[in-house]
Order: sequence, then structure tokens, then C-alpha cells
Amino acid sequence: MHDVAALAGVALATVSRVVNGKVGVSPAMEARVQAAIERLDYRRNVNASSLRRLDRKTATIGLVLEDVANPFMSALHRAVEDCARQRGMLVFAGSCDENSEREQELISALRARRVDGIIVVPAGTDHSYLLPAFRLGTAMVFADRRPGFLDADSVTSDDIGGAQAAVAHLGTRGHRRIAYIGASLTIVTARDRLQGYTDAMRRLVAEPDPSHVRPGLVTMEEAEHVVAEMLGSPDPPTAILSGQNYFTIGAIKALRAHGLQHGVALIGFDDFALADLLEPAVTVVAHDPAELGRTAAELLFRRLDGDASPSQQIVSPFAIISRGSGEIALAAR
Amino acid sequence: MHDVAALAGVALATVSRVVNGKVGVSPAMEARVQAAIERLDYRRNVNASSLRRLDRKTATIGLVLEDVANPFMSALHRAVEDCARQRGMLVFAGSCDENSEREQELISALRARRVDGIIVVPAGTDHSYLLPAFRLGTAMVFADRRPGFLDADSVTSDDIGGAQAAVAHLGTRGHRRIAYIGASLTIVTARDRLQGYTDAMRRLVAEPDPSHVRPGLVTMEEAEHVVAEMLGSPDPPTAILSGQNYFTIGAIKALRAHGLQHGVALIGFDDFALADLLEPAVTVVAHDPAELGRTAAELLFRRLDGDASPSQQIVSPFAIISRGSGEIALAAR
DNA sequence: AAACCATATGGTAACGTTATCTTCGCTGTC
DNA sequence: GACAGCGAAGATAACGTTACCATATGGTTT
Repeated sequence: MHDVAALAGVALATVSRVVNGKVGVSPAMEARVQAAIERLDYRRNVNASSLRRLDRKTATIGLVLEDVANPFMSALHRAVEDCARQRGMLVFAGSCDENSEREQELISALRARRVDGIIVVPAGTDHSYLLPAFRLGTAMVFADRRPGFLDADSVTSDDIGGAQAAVAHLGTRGHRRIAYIGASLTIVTARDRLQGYTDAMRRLVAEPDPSHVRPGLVTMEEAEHVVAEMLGSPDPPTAILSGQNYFTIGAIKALRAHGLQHGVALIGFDDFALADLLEPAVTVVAHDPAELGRTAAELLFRRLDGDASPSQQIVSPFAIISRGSGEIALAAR
Repeated sequence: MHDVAALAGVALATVSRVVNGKVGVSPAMEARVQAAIERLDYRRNVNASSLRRLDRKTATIGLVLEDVANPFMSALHRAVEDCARQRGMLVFAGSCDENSEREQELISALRARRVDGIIVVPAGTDHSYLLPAFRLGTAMVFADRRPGFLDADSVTSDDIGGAQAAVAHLGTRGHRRIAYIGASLTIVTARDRLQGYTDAMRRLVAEPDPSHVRPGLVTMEEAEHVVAEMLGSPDPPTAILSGQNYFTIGAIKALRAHGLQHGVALIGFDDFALADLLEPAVTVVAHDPAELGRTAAELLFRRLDGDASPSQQIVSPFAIISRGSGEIALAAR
């Protein structure tokens, strides 16, 4: 900036005015400064600028995901980015792999860079540690999962309702022995899905067979193994509800290995690419990750614009997409 | 920091020393300052810090992708993030959708935030506009595609070789009428793949049938439409080489619609999830996006550490993963 | 012609840090 | 007992910018 001012033969303040498009600069002067800016490929230092400006905004937001490479998460990411772009903001992205320690590190690093706000897909169960951050004015919105022990904005999916509907969907086709496979119960989403499954099962039959309820999975291979085990047991399930898209793939592999992909019904949580091209095509309980991201971003920006109303918990609806695997009826005995 | 100093009853300089883990602070004083830091939830302002520090590093890098939600790109993203995390750096991510104007905007925004370096999957064909940025010291590494009109580090895949090998692979199974579908030739990757295809076809038969060569596609639907058209023509191809994973899906849809998924061979560029679970499973020319990302990050960090050696062009090898669709032999007449 | 106003520009302090210099005690040595 | 030598702490300028105040210029009003 100093160099630009020297080259244009003006004061720093004038360069600042031109850079920020302020009124009260003569056209001749503005042209002179612009020329110097272009000649030197000058770009104002946003960090220094935000340091000095009264609003202290960095035009930067942080996004904490489970994994940037997970298709559900990256679709959410993209939606957030698009909203941010409209406001000229840049997005920090990071993965915490369901590790709450990593979540804390990431949020800490984002705060150290004075991001204007953070959108978090939370990993842990207790987010009270963020209370000071809130009080110090960092806007935060939780996406896909609600925070624990913290009153904050969130945009989540109706997981309980989705699981209930999936079980009912299978019940309509005659199934009573329905298995559930899902992630660790430290994840709210997994807990809710199990909750919905259990509710609906009780309504349908009674308590589900404990050997058919397997939360706490982590990898696709684990899911495959667990389903294979169930299928080989004396009293195998006739339908499976999978609480996560990776586990759905694992279940498909196990079903195929047993030649049962057309014999055992399957419904998976979260839609995934090519679900419609598999044989049979996979029925899913779908949540729109892009809508989740967009809504979270809009909520965050409203806060950044000064909205201080009580925290909002937005629940977005689910849809069962029937493609075949979930419509396999119970075979007559 | 001021508040921390006041609370601990020390000078700013001492707080700074503690925050930066500098030697020459008595244990008693350090404990006192740490207590104050914790009590106030103080986090040093990295932006202000980098402004003042002599190295001027922000511990931040930028990543410009085609689309953060594209699985190939997001796998690359994750690899970059993991490398960055090891060095305590945060990653800005952005999508430019093959739009070179957007690429320029993104890079400009990253430079304005004084990122230490940028990894770019370039969109345009001319990157000479980055010359001033280079001279001003922004480290940049190009990934997946080489830059145009700019001497810079790059980590790319062997696209020409991959396409040649794919055509040879199909040739071995008796195919001579092999079609190519791919993206716009403004994308260097698409150009190389077409180049490799053409080379190998000339070696195999002669000039390929022009109606079987369709670069310039954008969407999956377009690819589906183009393949359907070819299959309905009087002289349809017996094998297809697809230059991009989305187009491979489009081709599969068209083949299935014609009931030809087991009659026409198909090889796709870039591996994708579930390729092994489709029927037939899809043979691909695979590049490892994670390796691309990791290598690009390592190259960038080497530059940040002061390596000023001539620019490097690293080409990573490809692998043909035979799964079935590429091994469909030419039917006897 | 004096007074006033608006507009365009310049000068400067401050944002939250760190690099560097300075000061203050304390220990050990002859 | 004087003095060097050392380690620990404080004081302060500067990083690149913007907010604010000061000043200069020219034009309008009374």
C-alpha cells in the first residue's frame, strides 16, 4: 500500500479510500491510484484490514466436518461454499473424523484466525466448552447433528422420524425380524436412528431381537462382517435397516456373498451415488445435505448480520426413496 | 492479550513469550500467565501475529478445486488437509467449476488473506496471469493438471499413457470400433486423454471414426445422450472409453437402456465408489487422488521451507483395474 | 469582501502482535 | 567490596491497514 501511494504520489489514506470504494475521491485521483495498484499487482491485506476495521470482520468462515471426503459432507460443504461466495467470504474446511478432541483443536485454530463464524458437524457429546467462545462473540451453527449441553442454533434431520418410517415401510411388506446396524451411540444421529428404530419395532412386534441390533460400528468392513454373521445365524433377519451409507454398502456386500440381495430387504440411511444403478436398486431414507448446508449458512449469516433472537433448532424433513431393495416382501413360509 | 497481561500483572512481552513458548520465562511467571490465559479463554490472534512476525507466515494454505463435492477432488482435498494438519496449518477450500474467471477470483481472495501457499487444480488454459503472484512470493503447486504458459511445480497423472493403455486393453479383446467420450478440450486432462486415445487408435486401426469421438461434454446426462445416439447409429462402437467418472455413469445408463451392458465393453477414467458392485463391474484407469494431493502438499511445503530449486513436474503412474466391463470381448460376427 | 460551506486530500493514532533494546537484580569471582 | 556477567522482565517501535481529525481548495452566500 505504501508502494502504491508512493507510485501514485498520494497519501496512504487516499489509497485506502480507493481500495475500499469510498466516496469523496476525484475520478482523476482514483484512476491514478488504480493504475498504480494494477502495476504493482497490489492486493490489500485482509488480515491487517480486519485488524484495524471497527467491525473486525475477516470475511472468512470455518466449516468443521466429519470428513471432507465423505460425499454427504462434501455436498453440505459445497452448499455452504456457494452461500459464502455470494457474500464474498472464503471457507476454511476441516475434518475431525468423529474425534471430539480434533473438533476442539479445529475450532480453536479457526478462532485463532478470527473467522466470523463457524458451522460445525459436531463430533463429541458435550459442547459446553464452547460457551466462552459464544460469549466472546463467535457465531456458531451446528449442522446435521445438534450440540450437547449447549443452547445454540442447529439444522438437523428428522432421524427419529426417518427410522420409524423405514421400519413401518418394511413392516408393510410383512417383515418382523428387522435388524439395525449403525454407528457409535456417541453420535446423536446414530442414537436418534436407533431410537426411532426401537420405537417403531415395539409398535410393530415387541422388543427387537438383541442380536439384530448392532450400533457402534465404524468401518464398512465391520458392517459387512456383522451382517454376514447375522445372515449365518439360526434366526436371521428378513430385513435390514442401515444407519449410515458406508454401512449400507457393507450390508450389500454381505447380502451378495450370501446370494440374498433379492431375498432380504434393505433400507439405508442417507442417499448415495449409484444407489439407483445397483441390483437391486437401494431404497434409502434421504436427507438433503445441500439443504442442510444452505440452511445452516443462512442461519449463520443472519447471526453475523446482528440477529440476536433466541437460538433456533431447525429440523429438515426426510424422504423415503423407494428403489427396490426396501420393497422386497417377506417370502411366504 | 492486554487483558491477560493485566490479570497476570505482567508486561505484554511476557505474555507473548509464554504464548510462543519462548525460553527465558521463570516457571512461576509462566504458570501465572497460563492461568490468566485459561481464565479469559485467550487465543492469540494469528492474523495480527503473522502481520508482525518476520516470517509473515499465516499457517494457512489455499486449495482451489474443480468442485469440493466431486469425490475425486474431495479425496485429494482430504490428503492435503492431512498433510497440512501435521504442520498445524489450516486449509481454505474453494470450487471453480472449470470456470477460469472463478479460479482467478479465488486465488485473488486467497492472496488477499496472505495464505502461505496455494494448491490449484487449474481451470483455464492460460496461467501467465499468476506470474506477478509468483514473483511476490506466493508458493503455488498445480495438481491433477499442469498450468498453461507458466513454469511452476505440478503433480499430474499420466493421462496420455492411461488412455493408450486403455485402448490397447480393449484392442487385445478384439475391439476396433472404440468410441471416446470426454470433457471440453480446454481441460488439459481431457486433451491428453483424447491424445492418448487417438495415438493408440492410429496404431490399432487407422484414424478413429469421427462420429465415435465426442469430447466437449459437460454433464452426465449429455454423456448418456451421446452414447445412446452412438448405440442407435448404423455403425455403433463395440467398446467405449470414457474420459471422466461422471460420463462413465452416463454411459452405463445408456448401455443399460439398450440392454447392451454385457455386449459393449467400457473402460472409464478415474475410479469411483461402487464401481465394483455394478453389474458388470466397471474397469477403470485409476489415478490415486490421495497420492496426488499428498505429493502436491509435500512439494508445496518444501517450497515454503525455502527450497528454491527449479520447478518440478511430477507425473504419477496410472493403473488399469480390471473388473469386467473392460474385458468384454468382441462378439464373433 | 468576509464568512461560510462542501469537497478532496493529507496526517496520524491505533488494531493485536512480536523483535529488539533496555533495565533490573542476582550470583560469583578476585 | 567492587564489578563483570548473566538471566528475567519491561518498554517500545513496527507490521499493513482504516477511522478520525486536520487542512487546503474552490465556490457560494450575505
